[in-house]
Amino acid sequence: MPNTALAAALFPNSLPTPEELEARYPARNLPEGARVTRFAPSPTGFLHIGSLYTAFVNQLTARVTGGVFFLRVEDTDKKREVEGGVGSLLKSLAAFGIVPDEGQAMGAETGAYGPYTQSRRRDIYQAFAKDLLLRGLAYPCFCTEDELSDLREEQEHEGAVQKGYWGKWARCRDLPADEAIRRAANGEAWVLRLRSSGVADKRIAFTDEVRGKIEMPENMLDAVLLKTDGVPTYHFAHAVDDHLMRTTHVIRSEEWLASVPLHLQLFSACGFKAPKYAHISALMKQEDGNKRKLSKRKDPEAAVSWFTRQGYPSYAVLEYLMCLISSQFEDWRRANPAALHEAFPFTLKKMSASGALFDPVKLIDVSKGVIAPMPGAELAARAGDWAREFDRQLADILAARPGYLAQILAIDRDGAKKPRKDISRYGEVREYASYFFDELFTPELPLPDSVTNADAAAILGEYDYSAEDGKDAWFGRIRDLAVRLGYAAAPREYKETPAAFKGHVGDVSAVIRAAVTGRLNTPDLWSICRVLGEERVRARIALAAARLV
RNA sequence: GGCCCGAUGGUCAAGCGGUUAAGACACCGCACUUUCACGGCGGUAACACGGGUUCGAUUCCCGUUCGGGUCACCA
Repeated sequence: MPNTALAAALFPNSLPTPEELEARYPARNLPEGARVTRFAPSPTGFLHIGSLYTAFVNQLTARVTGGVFFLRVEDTDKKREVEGGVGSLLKSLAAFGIVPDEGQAMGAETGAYGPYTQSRRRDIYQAFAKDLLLRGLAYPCFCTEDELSDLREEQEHEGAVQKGYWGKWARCRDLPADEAIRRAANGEAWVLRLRSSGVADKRIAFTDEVRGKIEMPENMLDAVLLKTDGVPTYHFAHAVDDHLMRTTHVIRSEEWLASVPLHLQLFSACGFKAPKYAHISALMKQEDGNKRKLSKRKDPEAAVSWFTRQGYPSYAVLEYLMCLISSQFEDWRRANPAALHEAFPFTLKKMSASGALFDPVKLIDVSKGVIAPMPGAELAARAGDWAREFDRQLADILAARPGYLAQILAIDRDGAKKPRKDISRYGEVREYASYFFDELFTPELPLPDSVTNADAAAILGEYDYSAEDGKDAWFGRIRDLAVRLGYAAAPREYKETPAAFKGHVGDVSAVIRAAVTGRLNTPDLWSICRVLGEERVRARIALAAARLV
């Protein structure tokens, strides 16, 4: 048996047998309908928003069905690996609520189907590779990079229908075993290739969970299974790992769709039952009227860390992703404001097969909806945490007055039937609250059109703020002042006979508002003044009045 | 270029043989309001094109166009 000698030469180390591995990783004992899914990132340390989306859908699928969601680190390409990549990836994922049931957790690994890091599964891949070789379904290839690129060029000239390593182009396919043994012994580098069973003009059909039935030509290529360093390619590792880890549903990005014929062939060659596939469309970005994939290089918002830095609550990003996952989500959310994502009646089939544009404007709206119901203290705590990481100056200012920001943010929020919905990210809090802090306050004095400088001076000169006043008394005082100065006591009155008045109360309170806050638009002024304190309110009014003369 | 996927308002999208073609975001307007924001009401705006099939196509089929993906010892 020439294959036996070849296999022994190529894989001299002792390896487990496929049977042993099958026994070591038995079928999972899960209830009917439970799905096993996974997220399999490369440890580049960079978490793409699209990857988060994919991970989220995987997790959701498992949770909704009472299955298992695990994480597997695909570190078969050392060139891409980044120091500390796994750790930062796990951290980002956790921050966004992606917490695998199995696999890498911070510093440890859980689950009975490990190891969950591909670089530690070498023997497992080799075992199946050797088995394939033994059964004549794989062969060593000694072609060098140069030879391969020559081949490509040749095919270019010949106008070959199908490019790549196959058929007559696959020079090492029928290398005699003794020659292969000799060359390997000589130290020639080799890769292990699949001896593809694909037949020209034959097609393969499968059902994609989101796209439905798909038909494609069979895979003809003798794909590389093991690289020269003995490490598997993605394709081979996918087949071995997802079989052994008993993945039921492979949910991944659209870009993998084209390699399904290869993957199916691999599963079949190895004698594995193929999983179900779901290819979800990539998140796109609008540019020059065209859609294109969010690019790690060109688009800062492709990185999940960008949203964190901007101060979007991670939960808001998830909520937005849910909107993309299902158009019914928003209605469901309105009906179930506090329900967990996994309670949503989610199915892969209802996902859109076309690529969605990532809409930052919509995210803002969703995020406002997430922040609005937070009590002032909670929002203040979160904004404070954010500031400590991304706005040190603000953090220091906040630290000097513990509890102050909570009071500020409680205005129009705590106990309000319609809490303010004007903050979309923690990064906006600084601007939102700036006039409450003397170090951030800019004493500008914008005036409504209907108010002249002289009138403004009169208003500020005569206005007397007292912290003792309840809201009604406080406003009554402003109303009286308005009437005294020739302004209508109510907007309605003014609208009916505009000629009789200079303006209405609103104009008068606008002047006070401007003096106290430096802006024309703010939350409830009475509340603001109470938080500011009588001393500062009076000082600001005096300061503004002085500027007018 | 081969293969594959996709196409409903500006965006996300329901609908999948007969509908006044939902809803959300954005935008505009109205009312409310001491400002703003929220909430409420109303409005502008869509089935890519051409052929079939059918009594009838946004829905089914075929082409076209456009967009996307893929053709590595990267994943």
